[in-house]
Amino acid sequence: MTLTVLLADDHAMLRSGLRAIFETQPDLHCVAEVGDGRAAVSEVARLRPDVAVLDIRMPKLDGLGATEMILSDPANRTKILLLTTYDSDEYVYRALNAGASGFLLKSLPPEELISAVRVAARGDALIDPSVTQRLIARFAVSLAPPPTPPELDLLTAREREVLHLVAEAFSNAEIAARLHVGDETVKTHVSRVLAKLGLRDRVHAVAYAHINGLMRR
Amino acid sequence: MTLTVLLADDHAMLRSGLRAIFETQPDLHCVAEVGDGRAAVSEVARLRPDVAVLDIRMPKLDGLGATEMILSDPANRTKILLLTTYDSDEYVYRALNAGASGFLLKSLPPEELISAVRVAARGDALIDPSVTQRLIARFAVSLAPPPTPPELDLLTAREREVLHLVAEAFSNAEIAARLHVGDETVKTHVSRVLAKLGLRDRVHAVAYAHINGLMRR
DNA sequence: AACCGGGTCCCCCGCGCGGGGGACTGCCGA
DNA sequence: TCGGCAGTCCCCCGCGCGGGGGACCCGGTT
Repeated sequence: MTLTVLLADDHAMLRSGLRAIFETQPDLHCVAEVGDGRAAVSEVARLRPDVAVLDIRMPKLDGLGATEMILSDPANRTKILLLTTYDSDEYVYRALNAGASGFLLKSLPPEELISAVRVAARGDALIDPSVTQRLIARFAVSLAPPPTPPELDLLTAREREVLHLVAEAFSNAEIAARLHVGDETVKTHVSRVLAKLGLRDRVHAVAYAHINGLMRR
Repeated sequence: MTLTVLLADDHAMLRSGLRAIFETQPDLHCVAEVGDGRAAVSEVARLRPDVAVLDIRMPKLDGLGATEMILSDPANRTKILLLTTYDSDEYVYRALNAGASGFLLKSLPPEELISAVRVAARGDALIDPSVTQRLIARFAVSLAPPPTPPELDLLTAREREVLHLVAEAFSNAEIAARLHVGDETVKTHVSRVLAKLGLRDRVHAVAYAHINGLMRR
């Protein structure tokens, strides 16, 4: 089964280079070349290629905008590969948010570009390795940011439990009902939590819990 | 320049399969094979290979644990590629957090595995495309999570300002001082905010603001 | 045996908070 | 011109909250 590809770049020279690369593969077929983003959007809608390879920088509408337009139409099944000369975090995140299947540097070896087209066509996504590393780094911090404050293990299990409920904005009475204890007991726990964490009142406790990521888990 | 590789998997058969794949490349050299995670950690420390290919499931210490131990020692420059039979989100995120350079399925074609080793050795990271796609999806939501509640634009600019300060756990008096207005004014603003957002008290307001991501920005 | 920490319950007191009213200014659009 | 809205300030009232005490039980350590 052959794969149809659309090329979008404002430099005719680069387009023919890409076409030459793809034409070395019997199963890859360039069905269109366009020179700007708006043409890319309309030609994709008309020809519905398997994969569209878009330069980021293009006249009228850049690759990112074209990607967003193409993928916002659910009728389009075309996968998007974005090409850029220099990578930039901003570009990557916007591209990924829009749902692009790949984000590649023009320095990528031809055989890897071909492989990227096949990967994208079968529905998987692919990012240039040098970009992936930064993506991972940023993803990792956004996943495991909260360096649990040390004073937090001064709290007993029960106190942590109460703190969690306080941070969900429950009143002392509500917490008491939820834990099946008297509300005087809850007041004691809350007071101890505030003292141990050096917080003024439950409002500070709520902010503290959320800021330190206690509510994610 | 040749690249040294360490293989860790509890199945000798799979190890020899991997070794055979790498030995087809003149510049790749398997310097060690081990059958469990602890051996992997010590051999990596001793031989300092360019790349270590670790199975996730191994006796004594799994690939994830071994990765964490290896990468927590800054003296190790070895890059880690993790292998698994079935992918699991949990594994991926833990692997990425530990700093692994790759997360690959055993179904990966040999030539892509070889390419992965080269990519890892030159300091880049690489994830199996099918995994990448989910990574992107999750990353995208973690970047653009706060679907700003509609009732929020009932608030005037001043009220949003006050809400932000409330969410930072400032008292009415503190907010008044900060905004150079009387505290009666602040009380009015707070009351309006609570009414418009349907919140009971400032404690709910704090939780609301944090949960809806108003504090990130 | 004595001790201590965690969990539970109780009383009193002061205060910040939030709701209920009302009122004045300035600005913008009908 | 007049209304409405946002922003500011004011008073009173009730209540939840947090600090200050104290008390009991239980389990584990000394």
